[in-house]
Amino acid sequence: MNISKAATQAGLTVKTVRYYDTIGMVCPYQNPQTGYRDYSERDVAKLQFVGSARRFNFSIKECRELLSLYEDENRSSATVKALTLQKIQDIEDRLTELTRLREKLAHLASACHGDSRPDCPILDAFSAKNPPS
Amino acid sequence: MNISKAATQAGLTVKTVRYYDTIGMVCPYQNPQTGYRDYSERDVAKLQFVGSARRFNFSIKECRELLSLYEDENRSSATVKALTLQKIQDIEDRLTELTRLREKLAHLASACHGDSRPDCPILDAFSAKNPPS
DNA sequence: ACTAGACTCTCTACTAAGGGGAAGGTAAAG
DNA sequence: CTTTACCTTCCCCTTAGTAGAGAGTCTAGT
Repeated sequence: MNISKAATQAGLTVKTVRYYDTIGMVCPYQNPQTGYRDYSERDVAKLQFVGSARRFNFSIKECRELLSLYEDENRSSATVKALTLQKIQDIEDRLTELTRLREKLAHLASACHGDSRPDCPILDAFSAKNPPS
Repeated sequence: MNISKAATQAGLTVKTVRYYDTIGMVCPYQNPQTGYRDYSERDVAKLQFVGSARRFNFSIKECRELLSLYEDENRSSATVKALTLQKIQDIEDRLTELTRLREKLAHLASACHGDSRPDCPILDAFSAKNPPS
């Protein structure tokens, strides 16, 4: 099938699908006469798999790993689980960081009266020699 | 003062400080003979302000806004507070998204036995026609 | 005055993961 | 046979810098 049908079935854009070919992640047969890509059912399944993994916050590099496991009949599920647990840890680290940031900003915002006068604790905090970490 | 001293005082790298000049955010006097940048105390204060705002997750574009407010004697604190509240909302949106993602991944990971056998609910979920949103 | 080393400059290329659009070839439908 | 829709490659753009090359400059020691 042509690229736009493959993209639609995988829930991706044509640009993205073409990109996944150029980086060597999902490479369909390419007609040497016309240059047109021709996606098999298997190719579409791979595109869809990568799309899912991407939506789960896995990077392109990690998707490559997952895809090779997906294609490996002799894989161990432990490998996949380890990657997933690592990804969960990454997300939790990011959550911690963002939560801390939100609290600091909320604290600053609550200290600012927010009217037409120029004095502002938020700007003061940003310009402090030792900014409130 | 020279760029490395300015960078140190602002808690930034020399490369970053130079970058802030090229994008027109903090532009010091530049000796036309040597091309060397010469940072005033005021320039350093601005660098430090931008550094703080960046650490609080404000984008370069937003830092530009904040910096112009910082320099504007006639600003209203309400403007700054509005930017801050919007940033808090952005962070909360991201927190919600990441929390949802973590739960889904944790659910998948708990369903995977994680041993040497190849069958794996995580890979199954990624390759499902209708992936668990 | 000379020189070594530390510092500075500009410029280019690179990162992640594609998006936008141009120029030109191809396929399908009327 | 022509129009329209689709396909191709190619290049530039995005964020917020980072890395390195090659060349000029400043400063301390001799």
